[in-house]
Amino acid sequence: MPGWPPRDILAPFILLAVSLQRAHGYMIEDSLRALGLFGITMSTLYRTLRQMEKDGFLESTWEPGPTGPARRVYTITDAGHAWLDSSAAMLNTYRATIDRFFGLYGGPGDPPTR
Amino acid sequence: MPGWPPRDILAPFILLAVSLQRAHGYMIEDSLRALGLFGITMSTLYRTLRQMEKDGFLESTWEPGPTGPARRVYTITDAGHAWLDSSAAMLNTYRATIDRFFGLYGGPGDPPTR
DNA sequence: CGTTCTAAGTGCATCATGCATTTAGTCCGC
DNA sequence: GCGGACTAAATGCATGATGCACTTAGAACG
Repeated sequence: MPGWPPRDILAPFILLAVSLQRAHGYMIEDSLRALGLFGITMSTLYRTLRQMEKDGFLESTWEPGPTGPARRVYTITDAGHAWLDSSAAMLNTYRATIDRFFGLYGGPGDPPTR
Repeated sequence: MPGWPPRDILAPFILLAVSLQRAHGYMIEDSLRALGLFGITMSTLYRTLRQMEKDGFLESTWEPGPTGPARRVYTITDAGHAWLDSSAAMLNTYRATIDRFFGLYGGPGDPPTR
């Protein structure tokens, strides 16, 4: 599927992952996949991380890795936590919208299992 | 919020709306808002509709309105129904991903009310 | 007629993305 | 110590989606 996932939700998921554990790019990618976000290219991920740092939601430091070159390790900031909270509210309304879809949709295709 | 809603979900919602009732652009816009999709510009809506017609998911005919100029009235096709079904499956995995987010998120911000 | 309203469509600039490529450092074998 | 393989991050370029403003076009109505 092209353009998956929708761009709006990448940043919140990154913030969530980093808030749970400071991490560098590759590790964040793993976290995202564990959360169900596939198809994220590294170029998009790196650019999003740099942007979020510019926005003040993340901070980074260079740290040597056990193998290979140094990694840029990201930490969430206070502003990042605040953004994460408002993103959570956004995702919640988002989910409500999808629920409304299934409230009217009567076809096959994995009806909401609750 | 810029770029809301994510582009992937506009088409499914349009298909759902039209599958419930054949409609023209303005009426579809109303349906979308009723479903919780705000911030859709008419230019995006019209272009998406034309694209979906090219893709064979919708058909259109010109019909005179009770007032004003004729409207292009859209109807869903068989291919459209099939697409709607697979879109529903996609939205379902999408919702599951958001649920996974809230499974790890412990902050404030409207925790899932279930 | 010409003004106003409804409905649809378009031009242009901007932004996000994917793909391929680049930079740069580390590790390892020889 | 040197070349190749690998890890990590970043960038160049082309493409595609979007928003905003503007345009087309017919209908209603005085």
